[in-house]
Amino acid sequence: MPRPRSLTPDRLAAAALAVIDRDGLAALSMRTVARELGMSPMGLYRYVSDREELEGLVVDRVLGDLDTTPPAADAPWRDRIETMVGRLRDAVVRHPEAIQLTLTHRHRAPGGLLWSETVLGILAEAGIDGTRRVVALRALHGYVTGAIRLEHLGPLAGTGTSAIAALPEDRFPYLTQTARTAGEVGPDQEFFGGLRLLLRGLDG
Amino acid sequence: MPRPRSLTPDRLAAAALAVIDRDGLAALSMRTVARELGMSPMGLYRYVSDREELEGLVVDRVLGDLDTTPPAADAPWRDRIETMVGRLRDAVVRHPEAIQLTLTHRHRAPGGLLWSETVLGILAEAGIDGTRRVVALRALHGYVTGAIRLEHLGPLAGTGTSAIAALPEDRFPYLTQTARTAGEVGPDQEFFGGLRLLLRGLDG
DNA sequence: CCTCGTAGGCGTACGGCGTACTCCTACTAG
DNA sequence: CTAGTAGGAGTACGCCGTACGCCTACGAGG
Repeated sequence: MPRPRSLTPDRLAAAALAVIDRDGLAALSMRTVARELGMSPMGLYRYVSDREELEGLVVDRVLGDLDTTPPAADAPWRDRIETMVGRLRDAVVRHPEAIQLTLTHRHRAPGGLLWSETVLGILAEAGIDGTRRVVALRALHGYVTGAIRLEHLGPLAGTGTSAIAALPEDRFPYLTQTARTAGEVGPDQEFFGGLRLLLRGLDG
Repeated sequence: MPRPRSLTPDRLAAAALAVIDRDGLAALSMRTVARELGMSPMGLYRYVSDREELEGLVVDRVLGDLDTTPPAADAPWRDRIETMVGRLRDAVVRHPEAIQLTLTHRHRAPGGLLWSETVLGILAEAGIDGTRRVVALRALHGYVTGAIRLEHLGPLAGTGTSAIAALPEDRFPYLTQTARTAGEVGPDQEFFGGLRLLLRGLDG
């Protein structure tokens, strides 16, 4: 009966993501997305009820190309978890300007839920059950999101390291020394190094 | 020569924090803080150059009552780290509405730096050096900030758990089951349980 | 074929935001 | 006493999210 809808939620998400990728997260607004689509600002409200909902669509899209199929079962379970974590990190980092959005809305996106489901399966196969599994999943979530945030929005990314290196050495001997050493450690080594600490602790 | 300043940065931070604690983070604006202080909106700009700088002052204040003195040296080093992490968590959570602010600006506040310094000292005493220490500190940062965020802003806080429990059980068998088990795990058990996984992995 | 209900699309408007700029006032160090 | 600075108020601009109302194009029911 009605006039057909001229936009899909996915096209809307694509437009929003284009704005973010091009002009940064701060540039995201109902108005800029509407401009991107060549329609009037208020037009968006027929597809989302809210800016929040639009953000949700963006996250759906970012996590849409997150591979959540279980990795080859013959690999050790810790390697499989690393694979899953690496996939998540890759998908998130592929849109650096959207990281904040992705991490805060991750739990509402289908992709994020499927990811958790797969990880829980691996943990189960590793013999981790009950409350131990709950704690393990949450610890992984906490570490992964925290570490990604740290890597891309935190103090050691960009200007932060030099600021720390400039601290008074007598009051912050360890911190200044550590900042110097930090230069030798690449992002991947740091990220997966920390993850392996956590995975090692999951044993026994 | 000049007329004396009528405000201290700390009073400004206190006013901003009062607004946040009372009306939530979304209510924080130059205008509301000015109202809180009974002055005109533009008056604030003689004390801060920026909203960002005001947020920094707030974080300074929140982390101001964070105890960064090294814990009693006779305790095992892992317990001492737990103490430090617990103190940070307590200080951050004392102003729940400001958590987002506190965690994102933590690295610029003196309290946050002192905390890192103390933690690095403990790690050093535990014989952890060089790149291993860098990785350890970053992993701790990542986990702690991620876990606090998860606990207070994430999916399992508030409405999230029930949303997960309502997922189709055939597509998310592990997730729905885990959500049920999650009810039995208290926040502290979860937080420190995850932390202990990490600390256990730091050995050897 | 006509008509009617719905979705599309546009424009206007409101209250809030951060902040640039201007003007006058009150104070105090010389 | 005077000069110079900080305090304080006001106005203004260009953003923001979004409530609301109007006309238009379409396609299914009569």
